[in-house]
Amino acid sequence: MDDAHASTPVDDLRAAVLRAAAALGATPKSAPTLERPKQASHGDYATNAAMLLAGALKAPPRDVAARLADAIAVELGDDLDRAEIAGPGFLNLFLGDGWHARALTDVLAAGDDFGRVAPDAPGRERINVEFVSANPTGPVHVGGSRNAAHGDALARMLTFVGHDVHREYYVNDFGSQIVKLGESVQARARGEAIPEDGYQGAYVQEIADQLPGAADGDLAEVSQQAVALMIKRVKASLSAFGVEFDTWFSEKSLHEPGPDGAPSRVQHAFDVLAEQGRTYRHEGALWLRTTEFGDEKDRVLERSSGEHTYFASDIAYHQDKRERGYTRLIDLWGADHHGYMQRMHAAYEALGGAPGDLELLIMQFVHIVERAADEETGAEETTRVKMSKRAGEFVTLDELVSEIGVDAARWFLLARSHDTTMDLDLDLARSESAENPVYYVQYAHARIASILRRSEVTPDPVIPEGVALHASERALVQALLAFGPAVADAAGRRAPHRLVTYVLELAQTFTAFYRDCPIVGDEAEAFRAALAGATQHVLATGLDLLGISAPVEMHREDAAVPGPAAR
RNA sequence: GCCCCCAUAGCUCAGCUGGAUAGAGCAGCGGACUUCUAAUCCGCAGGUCCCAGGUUCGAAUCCUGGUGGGGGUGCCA
Repeated sequence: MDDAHASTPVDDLRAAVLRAAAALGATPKSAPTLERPKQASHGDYATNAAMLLAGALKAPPRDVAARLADAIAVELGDDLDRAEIAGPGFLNLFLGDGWHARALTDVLAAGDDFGRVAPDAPGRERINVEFVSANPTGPVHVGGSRNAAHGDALARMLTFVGHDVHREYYVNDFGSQIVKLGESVQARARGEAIPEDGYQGAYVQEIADQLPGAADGDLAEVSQQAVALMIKRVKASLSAFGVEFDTWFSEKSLHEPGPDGAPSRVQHAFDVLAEQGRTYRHEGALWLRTTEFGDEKDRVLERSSGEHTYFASDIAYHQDKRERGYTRLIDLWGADHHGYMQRMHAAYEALGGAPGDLELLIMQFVHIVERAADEETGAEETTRVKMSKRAGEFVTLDELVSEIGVDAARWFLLARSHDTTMDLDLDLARSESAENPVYYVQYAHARIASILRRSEVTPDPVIPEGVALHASERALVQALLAFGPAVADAAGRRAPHRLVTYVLELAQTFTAFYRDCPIVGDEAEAFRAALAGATQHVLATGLDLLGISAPVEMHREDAAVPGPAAR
């Protein structure tokens, strides 16, 4: 939208509307909308500019719309078929075939860069996206899966819109929970019962089996070895899910002294805070004045026992990220951490950070639901699968992937806004995987690939003499033009689900075109092949930004198990 | 008690920095397979956008107050 680099056909249209408004001698009180109306009868694009100008011009909106229509007609020339005034003062613009053909030419000319923002464009930021960061005391479960899908897609989209993105996983390899893991592993190694507050999952036994000396080893050492093995498993799970990180950041390292006897990064963060007078001693503990930045109470950094709190680690970690030169920090946290936001924001400000530079996104819970028929009544009931690492009962990322596949899992987890709790019906995802919208989108992509394999003409976005575009063709061109803004919007709002919606709508728009407009053998085959090819490219790009594959072939037999052959 | 998130079709959810007749998928009903792959398409039905006020030309959207659900609220991590 505000990309000064490449102006798209829609940008040009918007500029023409603004110039027309200026020609009337007034500037709109806010930026006019230029949107594709839901109804075809409302034109290709509609603007509310006249309603925004009415006040300044002291004229009824519909009168202003009439004058604006004349001015826009002058600006657009042959590109404008007609403009209609509607409702309270909307101006509905009907654009000509020539405009659409030129727009498609632009899309094709942009190639791989279509919709992308160049890295040297203004507004580029250095962004650190920290996500998943699940404790290495068990496998990644469903909550972590949502976090992984969301963070990965967000990182991909932010990169696409021109930012320098660094992906990071914060490993909580420090503190009492690690000891607990060690104790649990050791107990298993000895064939003893796991402590009541220990970790009960079967993976604990697996870890124990992989550590020969676990039974009699030093607890601290066993703990660290167990953590190392867990991290390895977590990495493998995420990698299989298509999620990779640039940095696995150890919490433990924050507490270790720096090179040449320099203070630890935790101590360094304490020093930074102390210099600014943000800390104080009370009853033997070190406190941070988070209340000065809106927190409800001050927080302890160092207990009277001398131990550092988790909060101290997190502050040191964020100070470290600041010192690494990022202009923006985005953390994706699980819902169970949301009570922690206020104090983290406060701490970030206490360190000297600007309030808006740290974004904390809370990933609401995913409830895994399974259906079961009641044996007595036969009525179907849904039950929530409980997720607790301690109890060893949860649905893991690995299980989710093996049940419904990477593509469907990512689609499901990304299709909904991160701040709403969601139900994921495993039975539905399993039994109806072929009905899943993700397959619909992939099928559209594969179908285009098939058509283009069959077509023998060279795609060329030129409309043959005497041929008029079908409404479905114009709609598809317009849908393609909406790609860049859709990615920018999804990235800017940190809302990957908006891109999911876009991709689904594009597939639907294509399918309507496919229904209405034969390609192979048609008089306009070259144009339609060009249009289909551009659609294929945008679908593939959009799916890639979501971490979902774009197969060139799909076969019904593979429906239940979308394996490598289908990808 | 206080803080955060949510409430839209039978179900799961989009739409939320105000725009025209509130959408999608699934489920339901009725149709279409000599195909550019029917993993599809067409049609029908389905709604007090939780409630009550307010802001204005216009509110699912913004504001206030409620109701209901979820989560958080430790010198735990």
